[in-house]
Amino acid sequence: MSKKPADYEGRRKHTASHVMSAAVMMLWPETKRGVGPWTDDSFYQDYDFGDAEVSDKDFKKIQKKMRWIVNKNFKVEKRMLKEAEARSAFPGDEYKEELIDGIVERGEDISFYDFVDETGRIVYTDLCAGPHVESTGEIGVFELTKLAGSYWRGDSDNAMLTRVYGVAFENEELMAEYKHFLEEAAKRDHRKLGKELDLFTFSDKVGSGLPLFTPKGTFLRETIANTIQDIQAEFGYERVNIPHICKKDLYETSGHWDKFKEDLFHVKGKGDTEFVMKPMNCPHHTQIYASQMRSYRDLPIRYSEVTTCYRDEQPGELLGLSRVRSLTQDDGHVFCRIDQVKEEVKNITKVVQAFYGKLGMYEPGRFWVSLSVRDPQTPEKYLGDPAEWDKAEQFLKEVSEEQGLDAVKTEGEAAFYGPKLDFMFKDAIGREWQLATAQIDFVQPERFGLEYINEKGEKDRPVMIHRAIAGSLERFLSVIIEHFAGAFPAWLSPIQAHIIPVNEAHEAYAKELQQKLKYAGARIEYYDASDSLGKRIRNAQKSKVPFSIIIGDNEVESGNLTIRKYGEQKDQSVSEEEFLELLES
RNA sequence: GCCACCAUAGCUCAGCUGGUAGAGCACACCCAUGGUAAGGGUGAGGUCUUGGGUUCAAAUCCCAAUGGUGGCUCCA
Repeated sequence: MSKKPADYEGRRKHTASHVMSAAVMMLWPETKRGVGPWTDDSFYQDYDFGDAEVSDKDFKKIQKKMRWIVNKNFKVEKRMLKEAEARSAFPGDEYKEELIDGIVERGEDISFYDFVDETGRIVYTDLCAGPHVESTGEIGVFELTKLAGSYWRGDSDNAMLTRVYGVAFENEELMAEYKHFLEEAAKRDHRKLGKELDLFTFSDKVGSGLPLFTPKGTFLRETIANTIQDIQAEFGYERVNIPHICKKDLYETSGHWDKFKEDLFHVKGKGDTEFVMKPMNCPHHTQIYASQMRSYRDLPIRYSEVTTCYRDEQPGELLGLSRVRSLTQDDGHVFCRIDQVKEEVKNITKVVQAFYGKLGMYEPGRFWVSLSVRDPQTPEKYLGDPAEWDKAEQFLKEVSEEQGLDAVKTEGEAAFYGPKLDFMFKDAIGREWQLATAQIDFVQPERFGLEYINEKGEKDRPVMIHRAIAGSLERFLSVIIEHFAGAFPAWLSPIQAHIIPVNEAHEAYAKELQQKLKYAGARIEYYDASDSLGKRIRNAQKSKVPFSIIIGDNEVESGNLTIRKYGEQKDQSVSEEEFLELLES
């Protein structure tokens, strides 16, 4: 038995994509092939099918052909070609031309990978850097999963190719495991849970990407916002309030108009003045800062506000609560001197740690931090003084080190106005979302002519720091719904317990108890005796509410509460005081 | 915005190649008074997303719009 190379998994998937391409080329010989790499759990290949119409209905056909190729167990062999030979292999194929141009430009060798049958005949070939496994029989259990459009070379100005995705596993067990994972992830999907738990809804009449929050969803939003406000209170943030529309002049000054005017909702009043719905809050906040002459003694000035912004995202980009057109930011802006930046950013990371810690999400593996800096290749994309950028990037790096954030330097991810520390969290199916962020901004203070009087009596320019802890409440909710799979901790749960009387004889006592607990601050729902006890226990569990309280003869007599925690099969008996304490957890 | 797919009752879905709709859950009412994960019965609910077209006839076929899903592009 030959030893498997370290990159065997990748090779196997890569060969699987060649097998798929071979099948496709046999079925639709006019097809042109784009690129076809492998990813964590899948492989894909881009195709230009020309006039042929291929959809996921053709998957069965392709898979059948693939199985034939796998069963034939063709040898996979590498062949080196000269440029002219390689070019002549794909007459009239502009994609291969371009790929070969690139290889030649980089001075690399051109290799082909062939499928060869037992007589030595080449049955399929493609330009490819490899590597591959030794034969087509090795690709294992495979399945085509989805079909999507994708732009040639990832550029939306280019032609749209058809990308076919598939998965390939060494054996049936691993395939079953993978499918199980997908099922589990689907159960956590915040769109599904949002409907089941009655947290939010959408209406065709209101419009796409515009979520409507139910009482329970609103409770979650407000609890999150209030928790953040409480945590950051010690760091000196003051709340402000701004209107949701403004003249377009504001964004012309900020520089956002040119860049984003297509993505704004435009509002028409009686007069000629053009208004827009605010897509962000920082320009408004600068005007509060600018309303007075500031002294260096006043700095830092810290404003915070939980407020909704509106962005006309492209319909294809919308996704449940993760990507919406009305998003509520827990926004904050700090105006300070450059030498105060480090301390302020550090305080922001402390709030992030406290808040996510309270949710149990501040744990290794649950998130990572990006130190988002300039792309050295394209310095022209960034505004402001490079020396100040250097300083700011250095501050962020130091904060990351001192706070043990282990930030990963990500070049090209900085905003055009300054570097950032971004906190990235994963949703149920592994998609990453930026939630918390601390962004340094040199540009807007400049554009808005913000100033303060320094200790020498001269005018000086403050630095602005944008910060968000939850990011957008909508996106944040999508992540925590999936994180908790809808079973929120008691302190965050819109309903903390159901009171379930065993039968109608216990209803009066149960209602009285509900009132008593409500006065004590608990969020309790009464579940009357019209359904059978078993059914009510079942429904209470299904609702993912943290506790069920069962009230029958025993409880009326003893005065204790029989409670069952969500997800547990056994009950426990507690006093009212003990129960109220449990609700804080 | 681009590519593919999808849209039937409040929810989850069935309805084969055209002959004007069905289940379960939820809901209402009645019976059952039940000590721990679905007690029983009855009933009400749908211009089959919308607008065009083909046809004697459209939930079903075609076109468009709207909305959704999976990607691509974008994301202050």
